[in-house]
Amino acid sequence: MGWSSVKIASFNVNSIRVRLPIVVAWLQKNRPDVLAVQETKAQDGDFPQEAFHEIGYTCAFRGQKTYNGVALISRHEIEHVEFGLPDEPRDEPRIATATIQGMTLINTYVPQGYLATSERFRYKLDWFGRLHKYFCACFRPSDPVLWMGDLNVAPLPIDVYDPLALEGHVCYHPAVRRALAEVMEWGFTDLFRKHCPEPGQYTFWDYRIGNFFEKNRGWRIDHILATAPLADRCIACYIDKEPRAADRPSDHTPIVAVIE
DNA sequence: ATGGTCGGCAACCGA
Repeated sequence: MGWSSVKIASFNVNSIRVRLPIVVAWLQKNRPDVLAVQETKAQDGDFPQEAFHEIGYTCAFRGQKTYNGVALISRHEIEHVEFGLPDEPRDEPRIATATIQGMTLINTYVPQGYLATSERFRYKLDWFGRLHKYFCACFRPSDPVLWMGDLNVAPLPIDVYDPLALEGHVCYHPAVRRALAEVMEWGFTDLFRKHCPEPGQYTFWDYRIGNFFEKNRGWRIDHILATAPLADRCIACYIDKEPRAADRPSDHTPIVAVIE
């Protein structure tokens, strides 16, 4: 594949319009090849693509009113862009697939699930099943594929601030951990865990509890996962907490992977 | 300490 080194990032921005200054400043400082964003909360006509063009990035995005919305922001040409999953038109603002620099990137905003007893949680579990089918039908584990985004699942006890108290939460439920693990068994490696075994490293801190960021009571629910050809070439993966210190931060912060 | 804050959008829903 024709690159020397590629920097890939994922960031749940919780409104691309409100977070635009933070995202633009972060891109200018870090210069990733690709940034995958979730929860843009903007209809396509309202996506601020000119701000990214001005700093040398091109965009592919699909949003809707009020909720959801995904985008790929790239320094390189974005090819073969598709949104949604087969037979699920309502999920177009939750999944973007594209080819960039010879790699397939899949950016997902997985349904949160509300409560474990709700129909929405069943829908979330089924969503992982549909993703699994999609990977089986369209790709091979030997292909260079990155699956990234807000997956709304903390995979392991070390990925939440209090695994005993949070057991059964829709983002840390045995069934949802199993659902993610089953998709990953198709052929994905968790790039962050490959490089950082330490607990207490999170990408999300709930706004609703005032000092949870300061106390580092968070969740690692944003991920960059790669098939073997890319995982073998990944030389670094880290969480950048700096955007949380800016004015009006998102409740999430970026995760970054470097692939040689 | 079983708390409370955002964003979108115009009364509440979703996270």
